[in-house]
Amino acid sequence: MGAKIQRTDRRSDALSKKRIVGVAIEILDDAGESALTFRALAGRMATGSGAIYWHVSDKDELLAAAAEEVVTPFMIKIGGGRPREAIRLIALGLFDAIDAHPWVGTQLSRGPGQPAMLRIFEGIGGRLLALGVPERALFDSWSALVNYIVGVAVQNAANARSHARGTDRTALLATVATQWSQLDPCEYPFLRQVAAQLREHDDREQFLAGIDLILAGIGTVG
Amino acid sequence: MGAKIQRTDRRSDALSKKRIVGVAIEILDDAGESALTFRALAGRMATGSGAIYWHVSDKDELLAAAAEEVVTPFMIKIGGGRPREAIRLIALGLFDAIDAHPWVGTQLSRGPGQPAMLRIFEGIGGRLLALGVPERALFDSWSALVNYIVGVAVQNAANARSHARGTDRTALLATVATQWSQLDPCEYPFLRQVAAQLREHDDREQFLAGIDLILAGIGTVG
DNA sequence: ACCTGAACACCGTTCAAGT
DNA sequence: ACCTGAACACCGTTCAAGT
Repeated sequence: MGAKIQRTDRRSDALSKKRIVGVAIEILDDAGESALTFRALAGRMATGSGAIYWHVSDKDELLAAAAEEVVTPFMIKIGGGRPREAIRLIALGLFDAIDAHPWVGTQLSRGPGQPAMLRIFEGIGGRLLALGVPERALFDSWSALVNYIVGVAVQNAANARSHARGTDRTALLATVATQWSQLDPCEYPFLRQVAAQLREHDDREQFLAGIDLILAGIGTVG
Repeated sequence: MGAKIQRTDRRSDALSKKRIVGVAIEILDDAGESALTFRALAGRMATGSGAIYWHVSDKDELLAAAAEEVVTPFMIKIGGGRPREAIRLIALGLFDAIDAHPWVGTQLSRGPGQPAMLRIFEGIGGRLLALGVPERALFDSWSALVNYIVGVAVQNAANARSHARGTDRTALLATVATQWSQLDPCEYPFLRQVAAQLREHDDREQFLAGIDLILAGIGTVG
């Protein structure tokens, strides 16, 4: 402060990266990834499509910022409780965020430079340190957990995206389960067999079961 | 045979879904995902862009078929050895396939209906059965493994895509490691700390380490 | 049955021109 | 400094017209 000028927007409808990202999230949530267009964005903000480029350099930057906006809040909320519990909270936070905003999954799968990704990486890593995982097992353990968590998140998002919006996870599972139960029994005996379990299970709980499985594996090393 | 007419292409340059998918893979490998255009495809095949639609209904179908073409061969080759070893072979097969064709990663992350995905799901599931994993642990174990394997595959592909083609995994790791080592030490202490290990490690070996970790976790249940 | 290629309805991005 | 909106160089997809 002092030398630096604090520039707040004088008009409430002034353009800013913050507002643009906010409206982008609205469009993504309302109408899906394909609906996010610079023209649509400009239309909703009552401005020209080129104006957006003054505040945002790229569509990539816009999407990365939108994803970070969704991921950051729940990562901050987690705090410093028991590390095992914190890991589960991070995982569930991401799970729920992607449930509400499937497009975040696409974004996460676009590279490791994503700021949203870095926050998750760091969050898990710090908790494994706190958990007392021995030095030699730390890197492999971290990598396995992070890959699992992000992997499930991305696949869940893909599931959600591949069906019409509005259908919830339960209805969606039923669809996939039906598909699997109709597969060729010679080529796909296993998938046919588990189709029934797929229909009954709860995605969220099973996601946690996977994390516990990996933590159990980590435990065998420590 | 008999009633059914065996229709082979009379001219060697006749259009067919098989040839179209082949050329699509060529383009994807040579020049990346953004280069695969119906116009580029038509250009290389010396035909009109609309002609392709006679054999392929969609760009989605084209990409799914291309991914399946890459995944199927190594899944077939694996055969019925020791199940633990077979699981590793499936995982490594996918790893190497995506190393050679990063665009397969994008495709895999596009939904669970992908035929390429189904083959992997089935392959892992069958081996867990053969491994004697108890009924009650089977579904969670399968889901954790599959999610991990596909998750790593997709993220690896994203890594490869986010940098120029030609740079190999080792050079790429160095880039990411450098980025991480320059992160804000207050916000990202863990990532800064593991940046050095990231530079040294071998992606492939560590991928296997993750699988072993999950298998170890599965072992604690059985 | 299969192929042609112009046409349609879009994109992201740029940039001279305005305020 | 910030915004406008036409223009550019593309897309995927369709479809009348050809063979």
